[in-house]
Amino acid sequence: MLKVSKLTDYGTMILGCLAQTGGQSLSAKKISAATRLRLPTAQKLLKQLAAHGLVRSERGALGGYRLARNARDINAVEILEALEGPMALTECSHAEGQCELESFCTVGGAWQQINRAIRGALTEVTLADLQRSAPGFRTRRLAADFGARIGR
Amino acid sequence: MLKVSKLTDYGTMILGCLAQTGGQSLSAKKISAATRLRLPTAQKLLKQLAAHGLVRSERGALGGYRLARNARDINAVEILEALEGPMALTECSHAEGQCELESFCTVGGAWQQINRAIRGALTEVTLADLQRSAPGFRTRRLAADFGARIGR
DNA sequence: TTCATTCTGGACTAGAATAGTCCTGTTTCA
DNA sequence: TGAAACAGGACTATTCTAGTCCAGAATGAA
Repeated sequence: MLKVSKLTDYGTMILGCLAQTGGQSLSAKKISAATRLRLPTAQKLLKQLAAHGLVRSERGALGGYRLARNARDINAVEILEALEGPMALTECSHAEGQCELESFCTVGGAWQQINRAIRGALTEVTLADLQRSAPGFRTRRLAADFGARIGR
Repeated sequence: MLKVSKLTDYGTMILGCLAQTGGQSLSAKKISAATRLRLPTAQKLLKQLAAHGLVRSERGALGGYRLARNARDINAVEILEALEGPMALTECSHAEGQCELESFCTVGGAWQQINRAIRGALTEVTLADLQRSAPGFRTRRLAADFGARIGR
């Protein structure tokens, strides 16, 4: 529940990989090798990320992918929405008037509020933050950052 | 993405319905009528909610369901976990050492942190809060409550 | 020019998960 | 004793997810 798909997780790994190149371009093949994702899977995700403007692609023999922006300027919501589509806790929570149960539902509004709150929190987490809590460096840094943001 | 299933949404509607009875017992049939959910669906959800201790059931001709606790003492995480199982953003984020990609993954730790933060926020939302933002009364109340909690 | 390399855009399949239904049995009350 | 209601489980159809594949276009090097 409340979960992101495997592919989204993988996509984040790919972005993490690109964030480490210092702006250098990497081919899908190399990204696949670095992340241990199978090539077709990595290709599929890279295409999606490129279509949503998170990575820039270059064709041709020396082509490849690189981050479209600095890792600090890419946030978790953008990543999630690029890989999974618009973010909404429930089908009803992104638009009103589309659910046949709406007039009998006493909790719809609440999902929308919760959705907004979670979205707000995720907007403030950047790809750079995600990078920082890599294994071997799984400190409490992000926990602390995050905790401060939600006030605990 | 980051979404709860339809059944969870329905389950919340059912809890909302029970929260309005003032402790009175309601049969699955009546709950089905009140929420406009089909009877088998409502029954299925009620059984699940009872199994997780969120509602109490009474058998027999005058049997039915009622909330096991006050609406203020039931929070969003309990509801989500009763209806969807343990909460984890990614497969890796509830346990370490189970993902074959873990040693190459540079973002796993972050999901766990984000997961914890979202969970923390949801723990503080009660069924009573959910009720309060019912349609016709979709005020900014929950938004305000929630906003204060995440510090914005 | 030609060829190898790489991205583009799309279709496709197998498997898993979800939503929804149904059935048989047990409990309780009138 | 019979009706009303919950308990526990199986089952099916549909939808979603993960993963693969292919034909085409762009680019750089030989």
